[in-house]
Amino acid sequence: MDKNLKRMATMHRMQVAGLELFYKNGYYNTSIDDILKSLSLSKGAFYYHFQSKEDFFVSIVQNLIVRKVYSMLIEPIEGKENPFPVIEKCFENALETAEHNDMDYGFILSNFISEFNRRNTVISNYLMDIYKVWEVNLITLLQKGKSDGYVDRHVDSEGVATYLISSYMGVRTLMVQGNCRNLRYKYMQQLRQYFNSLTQKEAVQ
Amino acid sequence: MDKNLKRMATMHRMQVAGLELFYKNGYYNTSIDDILKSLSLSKGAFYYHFQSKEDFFVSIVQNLIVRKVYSMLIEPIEGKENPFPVIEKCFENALETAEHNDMDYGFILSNFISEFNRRNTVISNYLMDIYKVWEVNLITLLQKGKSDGYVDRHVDSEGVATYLISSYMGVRTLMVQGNCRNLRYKYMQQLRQYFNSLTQKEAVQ
DNA sequence: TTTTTTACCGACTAAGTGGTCGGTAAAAAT
DNA sequence: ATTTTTACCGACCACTTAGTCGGTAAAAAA
Repeated sequence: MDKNLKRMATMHRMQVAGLELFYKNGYYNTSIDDILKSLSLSKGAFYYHFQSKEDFFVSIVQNLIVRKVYSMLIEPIEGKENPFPVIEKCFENALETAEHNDMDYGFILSNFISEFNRRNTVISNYLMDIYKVWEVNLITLLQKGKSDGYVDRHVDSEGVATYLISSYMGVRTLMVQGNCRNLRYKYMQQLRQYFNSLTQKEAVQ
Repeated sequence: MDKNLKRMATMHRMQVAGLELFYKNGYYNTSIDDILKSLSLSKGAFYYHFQSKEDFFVSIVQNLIVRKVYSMLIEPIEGKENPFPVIEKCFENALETAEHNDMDYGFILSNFISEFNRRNTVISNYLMDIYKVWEVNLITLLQKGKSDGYVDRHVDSEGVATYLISSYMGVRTLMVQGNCRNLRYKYMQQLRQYFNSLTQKEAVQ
């Protein structure tokens, strides 16, 4: 097991550097040499650890991108009570993180979904899997919110999840152009407006 | 002027073929040779008409992409009366067109905004210009809707425009994976829900 | 101690890449 | 009738790309 440590460490370094450059420049616009140069490693090292550029990217999706989306968008809402304030806080926090990160090139998941769409189905499927987990989590939270009386009974949980994910992906795409603070503010205000229309109205006593 | 006809015709053929391939495979993943091969033209012809790959793409943005977005998303709402049904019909129509087009690779504008973000500022700016025109048009329509009594006076037109564009971009990104019909249905339902919460409520008589 | 495995080096290959340039046939201008 | 311009051809160039392969020093196993 000890021998695996070095192996894992090098692979991890490559994956981190790889994700950074792929995210920044796009997959097709980033060469393996670019990544290796940034690490002062050689072609030999790369092809010792990974079979191909595609195999390398898949490992990045499964190790790094999954975790990023999980920790930012899935875990913060998992098993919580009242869906709307939880989602609101989660999105607000995610947008604020993006805003203060000058290395932000858009929502990593939607960027790569766009880039690989119909160009590489293997990678596309791995990415769509992450999206589906996110969607299921949102739906579950909303359903629970319905039975707990937070969400209006007539609300279509799947529809709301779709609408939430759509708007989040879209606003993250718009945020790349700058003016993030203003975009986030306007987005969050409309999100609250939307949520308000979905909230279970208490009987006036 | 007659001499220009041939020139324009060839340039236009190149632009149309170029847009098709750039949209399908991405800009960085499409070579000029790919485009030329599809037209049985030579390098000489290309560099006779265009200065560079970038110059070529800019001409595509200004000639073809602008017009696509205009005819699909801007003209249908320009100067109309009641904003909500107009926008609703416009989005529904745009999503249905995408759905029935098996050559759909996502919303052309957001795809390219993502691809060129921080990689090519010249092209990014041309793309953002189109986005801004769309945004301004939506805002104008909403403002007019307020003074005409269709839109609640407390509504933030800019915020609504941002939220609308975000959600549209996002849902178009999601639609690439298939299951478009269902996505469109769910999206439109939530859009109506959202619009409903922004509608001027008539005083109960 | 000897052998084998691990983790890496870097030269190399074949297939592209964007872009250049000398040439040319047909049309237009003179 | 001659000259010039237009619109295109395709060989070529310097460079980049993903991927291969023979080698090797150090560590681990025998």
